[in-house]
Amino acid sequence: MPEFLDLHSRTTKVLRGLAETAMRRHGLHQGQDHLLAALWERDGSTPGEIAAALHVTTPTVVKMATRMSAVGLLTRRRDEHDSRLVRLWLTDAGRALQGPVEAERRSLEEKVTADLTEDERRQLMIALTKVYKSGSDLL
Amino acid sequence: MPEFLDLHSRTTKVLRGLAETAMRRHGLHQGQDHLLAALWERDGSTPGEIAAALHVTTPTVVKMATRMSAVGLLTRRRDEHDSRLVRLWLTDAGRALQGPVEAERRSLEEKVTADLTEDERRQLMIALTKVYKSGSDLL
DNA sequence: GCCACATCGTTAGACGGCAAATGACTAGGA
DNA sequence: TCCTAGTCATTTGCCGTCTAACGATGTGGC
Repeated sequence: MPEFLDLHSRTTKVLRGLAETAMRRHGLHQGQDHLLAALWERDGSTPGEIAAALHVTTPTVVKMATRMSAVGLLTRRRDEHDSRLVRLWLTDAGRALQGPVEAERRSLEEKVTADLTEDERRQLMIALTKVYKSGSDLL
Repeated sequence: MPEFLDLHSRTTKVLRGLAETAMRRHGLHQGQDHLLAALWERDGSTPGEIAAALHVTTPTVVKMATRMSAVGLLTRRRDEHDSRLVRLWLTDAGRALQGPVEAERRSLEEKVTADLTEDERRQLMIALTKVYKSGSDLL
């Protein structure tokens, strides 16, 4: 199995595990912090908009929204001008997580890149960006 | 959201998508190629051994093995000396995929790293390895 | 020789993710 | 005005992944 794909895949699993336990501390499941981040950025977004922002399909957002609304992180409301649209609105509980969750995420990033020199970190971002671009074009 | 974690996460989604469509060409689902690779390396491995090799939990391997045996890629057989153990054995169909799948995977790696200079590729591997190590220690 | 403990695989249930099918509503053209 | 085509969200069903609970088999100490 090719070097880079293999290493990237292993790294993904590790980061996934770390993010999972970090977010569980705030009562969230993996990925729900991203959905919240979209609403912190623009409260009242539609599932489609959020899906596009998260690079995920709409059904995924719909399912997550259902669960998150069940635990009181957000509410669903139809748009008053266009009834096809649904808008997701943060509850106080959802808003309250912004500070802690963003701090948690920054902390994780720091811990995980702690062993990199400033130069290595820069090179990593450049190279990974190229891979991301190449991959996106192929998709 | 932190730079690196965000970029890595987006890259993961893209690579996942590419691997998915690449493997579907051979009738496989994402990840099943890794399980097969473990058996190509050592046919007759146990679910636990494979799980360790793939950095995945045993139940995950068990489920995948059930599906893959249903489509005739491998068979289950209990170990004759220790009945607690189950060993997974490749069928001809499973063995036949080795060449094509490995080629497919190499091809994907090349396409995705095509824009990197040799130096960038080396730096990427070094930096990502450090991240992987730091992450593993935190887990 | 028997029984408690360790080691495996399996099952159950939850979640994120995807594709395809469905349903509700809007908008635009004849 | 009405009907068709387009746009959304949702549902359904599958896969990979995890944790926790369960069940079966070996092993070692007494």
